[in-house]
Amino acid sequence: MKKSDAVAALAALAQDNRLDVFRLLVEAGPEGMPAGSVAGALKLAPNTLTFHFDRLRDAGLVTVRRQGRSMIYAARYDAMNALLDYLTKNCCQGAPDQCAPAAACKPARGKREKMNA
Amino acid sequence: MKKSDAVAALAALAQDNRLDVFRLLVEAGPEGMPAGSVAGALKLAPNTLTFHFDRLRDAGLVTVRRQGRSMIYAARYDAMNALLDYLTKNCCQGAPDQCAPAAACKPARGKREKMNA
DNA sequence: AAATTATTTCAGCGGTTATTGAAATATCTC
DNA sequence: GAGATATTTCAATAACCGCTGAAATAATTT
Repeated sequence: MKKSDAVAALAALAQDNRLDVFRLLVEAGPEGMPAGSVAGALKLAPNTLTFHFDRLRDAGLVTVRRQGRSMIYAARYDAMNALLDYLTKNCCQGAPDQCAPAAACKPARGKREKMNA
Repeated sequence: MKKSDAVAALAALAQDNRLDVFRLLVEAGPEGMPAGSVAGALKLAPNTLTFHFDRLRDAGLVTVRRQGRSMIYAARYDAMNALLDYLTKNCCQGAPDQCAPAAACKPARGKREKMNA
């Protein structure tokens, strides 16, 4: 992960509503959830939510797909893991032995997916 | 760690120059380094650097102490660990068993040992 | 095809951010 | 104390942020 990617991801998460959105999507699992449900859960105006989704997406932290008239947003666990990995590496450089390996982040309890990848 | 603290820490790190500053301080170890050396290493104007230090400090990521006419800034590893922990917990909630424990972050081992990335 | 639902786009606004240059403060040396 | 060094404070500015309201687009239902 490049530094610019890390900065982008950090910036995307460094906002109250966006952090909430991302957490909600993480909880929702790999299938994600429709924008409207997120708006309802977090009580955000739909256009405001679009604004935040755009930022999360630009930072590579979420994906979107259309399903009927709904847009389904889903967290990208790999991106989150890459960020944690980057921070850990940068934090622990010089003392790798004393640091736990980068935290692995998997979808919240979900679907019978293979968890070891 | 409260959400507001996490957001503050994320925001503090979500800026090119500040991320550089923090990384440099992490490398510098617990003793920290004087503001002037940071300015020299990163080629930042001293007043600009003060601005960024203030933000890192407000976010609890660095400490300062005066030594003669120099101000010595040092990374707060505990704060960084708390952030990683927060992100990990929030990322892995619902599937705690499947996630690696929070990364532990220690000061870079005393000397300037070259490490492979 | 008209009406309904879901989401995005657009324009605008006040607030914040990162930077610069000039001046001020603190400390040390002579 | 005068002068030099290290850092901060202050004022100004352009750029970006997060939010709102109104309108547009897309897909579904009738």
